[in-house]
Amino acid sequence: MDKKSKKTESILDAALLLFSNNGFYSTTIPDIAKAMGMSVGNIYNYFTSKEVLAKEIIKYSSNILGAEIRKVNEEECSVKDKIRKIVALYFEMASTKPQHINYFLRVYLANREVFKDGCEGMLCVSAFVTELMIFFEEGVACGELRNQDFFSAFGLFMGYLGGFVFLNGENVLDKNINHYVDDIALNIYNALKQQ
Amino acid sequence: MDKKSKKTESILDAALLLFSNNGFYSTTIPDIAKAMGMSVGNIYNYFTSKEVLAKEIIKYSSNILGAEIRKVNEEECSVKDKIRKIVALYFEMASTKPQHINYFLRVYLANREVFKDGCEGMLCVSAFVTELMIFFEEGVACGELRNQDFFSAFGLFMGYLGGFVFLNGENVLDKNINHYVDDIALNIYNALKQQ
Amino acid sequence: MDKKSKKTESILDAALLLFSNNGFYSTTIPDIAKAMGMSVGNIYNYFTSKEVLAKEIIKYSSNILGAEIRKVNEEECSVKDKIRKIVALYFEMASTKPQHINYFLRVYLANREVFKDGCEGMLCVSAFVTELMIFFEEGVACGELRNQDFFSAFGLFMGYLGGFVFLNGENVLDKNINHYVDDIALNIYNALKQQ
Amino acid sequence: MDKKSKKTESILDAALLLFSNNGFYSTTIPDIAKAMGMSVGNIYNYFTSKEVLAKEIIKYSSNILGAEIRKVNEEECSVKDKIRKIVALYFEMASTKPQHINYFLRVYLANREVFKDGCEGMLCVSAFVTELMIFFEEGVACGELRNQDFFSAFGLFMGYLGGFVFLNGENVLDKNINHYVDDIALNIYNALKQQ
DNA sequence: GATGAATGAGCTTTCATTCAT
DNA sequence: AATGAATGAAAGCTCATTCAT
Repeated sequence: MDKKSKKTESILDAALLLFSNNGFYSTTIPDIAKAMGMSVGNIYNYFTSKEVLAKEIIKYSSNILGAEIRKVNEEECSVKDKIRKIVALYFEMASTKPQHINYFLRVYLANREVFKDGCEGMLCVSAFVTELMIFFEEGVACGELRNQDFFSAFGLFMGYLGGFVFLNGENVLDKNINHYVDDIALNIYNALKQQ
Repeated sequence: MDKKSKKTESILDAALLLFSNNGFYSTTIPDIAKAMGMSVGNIYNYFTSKEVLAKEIIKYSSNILGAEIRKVNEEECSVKDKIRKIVALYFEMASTKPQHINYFLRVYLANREVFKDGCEGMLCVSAFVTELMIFFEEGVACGELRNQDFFSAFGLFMGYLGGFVFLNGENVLDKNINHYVDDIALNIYNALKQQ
Repeated sequence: MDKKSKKTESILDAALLLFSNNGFYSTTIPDIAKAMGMSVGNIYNYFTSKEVLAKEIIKYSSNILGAEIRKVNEEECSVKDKIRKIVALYFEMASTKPQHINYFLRVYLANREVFKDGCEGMLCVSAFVTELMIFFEEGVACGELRNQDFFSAFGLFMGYLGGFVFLNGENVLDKNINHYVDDIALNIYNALKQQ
Repeated sequence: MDKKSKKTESILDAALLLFSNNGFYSTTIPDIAKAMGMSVGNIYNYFTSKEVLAKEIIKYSSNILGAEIRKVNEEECSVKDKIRKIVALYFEMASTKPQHINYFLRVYLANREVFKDGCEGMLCVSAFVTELMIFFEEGVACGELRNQDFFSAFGLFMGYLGGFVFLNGENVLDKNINHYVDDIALNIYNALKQQ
C-alpha cells in the first residue's frame, strides 16, 4: 500500500471511530484532524467533503464485515453451523471492534440525507449484502433453508443482530452479549430452516 | 383536552414528522415553527429545548404504538394469529403513519447523545416494550411459545420489523411491504414457537 | 397610599432586588413578574418599559438614601460626628438593605446607556446628592470643613464608601464591614477638615 | 511579538474600547468583529467565549495601569509627591485612554456575574492592587503614612479616583478633570498621612 | 386592571470549507 | 503535501414588548 493510501485509510479509521461513537453531526472535521494529529486542511486533500468521507466509510466497513462473512461462507459445514458462526462473529465484532457495527446502526441507517446521493438501494453496503445473499442461496440450494424472498430472510438476520447490538449498547441485557449466541442462532435457524 | 395541551400535541406532531423525515440535526427549530405557522420563540413556551422536545416525541410515539399492540393483546386468538396481527399493524403503520416508526429508527435509535439523560435503558419507549413483554409472556404461559430470554425474543421481533421497514424505505423490496406480512409472521412464529 | 401606588412600589421593590443582585441585563421582566406573583403584561400597565422602570428605581433608592442622610443632617452634633454617623448608616444599609447601594453601584453607575435620557448629570440621584451638599455646606459654614469644590468632597465621600462596599462584596476584607466605620470616618474627616 | 499574539492584543484593544463605551451586554461579538474588520467566527479562534474575553481584558488593563503606578513607585520622591503623581497619572489616563478606567468602572465593577469564575477576590486586577499595596506599605514604612488597614486606604484611593472619573463622565464638573489634581491629592494625603 | 401566549429580532456560538503560505 | 487562520451562514435560544381575552 502506498503512502497516500495508507493515510487515506488512517483517516477512514479515525473518522469511523468518532462518527460511530458520537454521531455524524456531533463529530467535526477538526475533531477528526485532532484525533489524527493532522491539519484540518489536509483532510480535504484526501476527501472532498464530510459527506464523501461518510460514504467512503460505509463502503470500507461493509467490505470488512463482508470479508468476515465470506470466510464463514467458504467453510465446509452445515448451514446451521454457519448461522451460529455468523452470529458469533457479529457479536465478537460488536465487542472488539464495535465501530463497524455502530457506524452501520448510528450513522448509515440513521442519517439518510447524508447517503442520499451515491448510496441508493444498499449500494454502499453491497459487499456485505452480497455475502449474506451467497450464504442464503447456498442454504436454499442444499435444501437446508426454506426458499423464500431473500429480503425476508436478510431483514430477519440483520435486523435481529443489529437490534440486539443496540439493546446491548443500552445496557438492558442481563448477561454479556456473547452468552446469547446459541439462543439467537437457534431462533434464526428455526425461522429460516426447511420446516 | 385544553387549548394548551392541544397546541403541545400539534407541535409534537409537526416535529415528529420533520425529525423522522429529515433527521434530528437537519431539522431546525425554525423549520418546525414554519411548518406550524408559529413563531420560533413560542415553541420554547411549550418545550424548553430541542432535546426535550425529541424526548417527549419518543414517549409520544411509544405510547401510540404501544396502544395499538395492546389492542392485539386484548383480542382472543392464538399466538400465531397475534404475531400476524402485530406484523400487519406494524407494516400498516409504516405505510400510513411512517413517522412513528421512522422516528424510532432514524432519531431515537441513532442519536444516542440526545437521549442520554432521562431515556436510559429503554425508559422512554417503555409503553411499547411493555406491551410486547405482555404478548411474549402470555404466549409462553399458554405453552405456544418457547420459554427464552425476553430480549432474545424482543430483539428478533423488533429488529426484524424495524430492519424490514428500513429496507422498504430504501426501495430495495420488489413488492409492497404488506405483501411480506405472511412470510415474516411465519418466520417469527417458527423462531419463537415451542418446537 | 392608594392601591395603584402600592402595587407600583412593590414592583419597584421586586425589580430593585433582582436588578441589584443579578444586574440589569441578566434580569428579565418575566423574572420580576414571577418574583411578584404578577403577570408579565400587567407590569407594563405600571411602567412603560424596562428602562423606565430602571430609571424610576434609581430615583426611588436615591430618595430612601437621601432621607436617611437628612435625618443625620437634622441632628445637632459636630461635623465630625455627622461624618461618623453617615458612614455608619451607609454600612448599616449595605448590611441590611444592600439592594439600594448595590443598585447604585451595579446598575446606575455601570449601565450608562440605560440612564442616558432623563437622568443626565446626576438628575435621578439628586435627592441623595442634595443632602450631601447640605451636609458639606453646613460643615464649611460652621468652619469645621475646609472650603473646597463640592465635587472634590462628594467624590471622596461617595467614591470611598461605594468602593468599600464593593470590596466588602468581593470578600477581600478581613473583618465585618462595620468594624471599619471609625477608620474610614477618621480618614474622611482628616481629608475634609479645616487643617 | 508573533503574529498571533499581535492579533490577540488587537482584539483585546478593540473589545476594551467597545465594552468600556457601550457596556458588556450592549456590545456584541459582531460589533467587535466589525470594528476589527475581522469575521465573527475568527474571534473565537482567539477567545473561547465572550466572558473569557472580558476576563482577559480586565487582566490586560490591570497590567497596564499597574505598570504606570510601578513607575511612580520606583521614583525617588516624597510620599506626598507620589500621591500627586498617581492622581495625576490616573486623570491623565482618564483623559487620554479612558477605556482602561471605564472598563474597570463600567464592566468589571458592575457585571459581577461575568467575572464570577476565575476573578474572585480581585484576582484579575491583582497587578494593579499590588502596586498600590507597595506604595502604601512603603509610605507606612518611611513614617509618612499612618499605619492602618490596607483596604481602608485602598478603598479611599481607588473609590475616590474612580468616583471622580465617573462624575467627570457625567459632565457635572465645572472644570476639566486635570484641574482637580491638587485638591484631590491633598485630600488623600490628609486622610492617610501621619497626623 | 390582569393574564400569559405570541412575536421576531437579535444574541452567542459552531463548523464545513477555503486558501495563502 | 501540509498547515491552520479565516470566513460567514446558520444554528439554538432569549426576551422586551404586545394584545386578545
